[in-house]
Amino acid sequence: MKHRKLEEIRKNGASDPKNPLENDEIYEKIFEVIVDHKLLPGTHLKEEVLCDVYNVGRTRIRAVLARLASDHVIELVANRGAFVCNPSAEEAREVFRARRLIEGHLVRRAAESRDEKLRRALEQHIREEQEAHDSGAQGVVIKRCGNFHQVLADQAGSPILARFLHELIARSSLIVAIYEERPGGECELEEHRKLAELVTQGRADEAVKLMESHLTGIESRLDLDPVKKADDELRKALSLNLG
Amino acid sequence: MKHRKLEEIRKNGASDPKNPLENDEIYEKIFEVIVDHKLLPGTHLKEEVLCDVYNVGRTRIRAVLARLASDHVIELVANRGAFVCNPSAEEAREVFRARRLIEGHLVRRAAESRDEKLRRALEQHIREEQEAHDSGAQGVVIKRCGNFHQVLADQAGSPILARFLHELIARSSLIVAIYEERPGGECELEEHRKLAELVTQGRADEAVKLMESHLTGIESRLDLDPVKKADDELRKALSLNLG
DNA sequence: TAAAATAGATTTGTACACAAAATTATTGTA
DNA sequence: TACAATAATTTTGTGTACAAATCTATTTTA
Repeated sequence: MKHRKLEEIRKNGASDPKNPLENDEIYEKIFEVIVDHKLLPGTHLKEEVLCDVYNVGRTRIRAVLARLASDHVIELVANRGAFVCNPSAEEAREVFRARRLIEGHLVRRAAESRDEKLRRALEQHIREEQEAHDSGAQGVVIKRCGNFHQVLADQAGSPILARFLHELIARSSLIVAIYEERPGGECELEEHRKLAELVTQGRADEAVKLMESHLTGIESRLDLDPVKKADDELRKALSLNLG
Repeated sequence: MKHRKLEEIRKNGASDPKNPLENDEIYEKIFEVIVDHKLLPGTHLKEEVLCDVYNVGRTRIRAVLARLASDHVIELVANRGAFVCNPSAEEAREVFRARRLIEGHLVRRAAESRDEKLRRALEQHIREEQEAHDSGAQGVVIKRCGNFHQVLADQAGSPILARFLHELIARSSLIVAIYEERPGGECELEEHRKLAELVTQGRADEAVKLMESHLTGIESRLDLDPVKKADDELRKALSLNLG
């Protein structure tokens, strides 16, 4: 085993030398690893390591990295390479402001469409979220919860805004990884269930209001005050030192 | 002169062999050529031609094309290459819907900020737009008008939304090129002036309303009904044949 | 003649080699 | 030891060669 540093990437799906992956698949896999908090912000994604893991040349890895950079999930620094993004508190606030705007709009469109396909997609998703919750696997729960917003967006009939949101959700995930104050509370199943209900019943105004407060709730559970965050981290480090 | 097909690209800025351009500059140049309607939608951007024009290897041209594709200004088709996008009427409607949402939000933030820098940027821009208008150069007028929205967005303190809008403005430009019914009327100086006035005076609600109706106005001057558009084109072709 | 098959030219996809830059290790100096 | 200079190593940047796919022209066949 040549590379141990990026073991998480290998675990998530290295490739059979006989059957190399498509660029899209490599993109998806790296995207997922980052969004699932399996790599710390700031981690250097060295091209050669990725080549080794996915059994492709540097040309293709570079194309994938360019795409991840356009999503603002990684940052490309000239002559130094690709690094997992480390969004500032300021950026974090803007991401959530943008999400309130876009998801507020999308949830209204969804609610007003009264589409049967949408209703089934939401019910299906809520069921899965419930199952994940019952099973108790924390990782799966977080993943499913993050998916709820994308499922809703994809059903709202606005592919452009849904794509913008895709980026914002990914960035939110990085933001939560960095600024989370109280782990675990970032996505309430109950709020998602209520949201799905309002949408399927066509109660647009209420759905928009709930979506906005849901997002504000997630944001408010973050530690976006730089001074306070520094204090908290110091406190945490010292108490670890004591115990 | 090896290539005559993409003469517009060469005109817009071929490069001195001694001093090759940066990737960003090549990106900007191609972006501008497309957005300024100097290439018809569907035009095949052959890599070798671009290499020849900008005096760089295929590697760098490919990186630039990937970026343009992520803006949805060109489309990358596997094994066939890069083509100037040809947005459908459906996409066109969604672009304008997204713009109303995002620019409505941005104009409100701008109006509520009461920022001195913003006021000066807008006044400066309106002055330039007026000058371009007085000079009578149609091409320059269209360019300046398109810029107004970006200037306003860049001053609103929401770089993420401003970047989303950058893509939408570029796509709008392609859309206007394809679906324009009455040339020249797509951007009214007077509306921009009024918009700038409302923003600098902090009259947010009125500014939002005007921005939305301004965008709806641009959209309504397009020919987005496929049947009607086909009829119009037939009519036009036949009358050209007569004259 | 029109359609199908084939051959040739063009164009994109990818790996790889080498250059340029940045990082790390080593040596020299006060 | 601490610091600066330099050498060695690593890593990214870019052009290019060749393979694969597509497109175009020519020939064949019904």
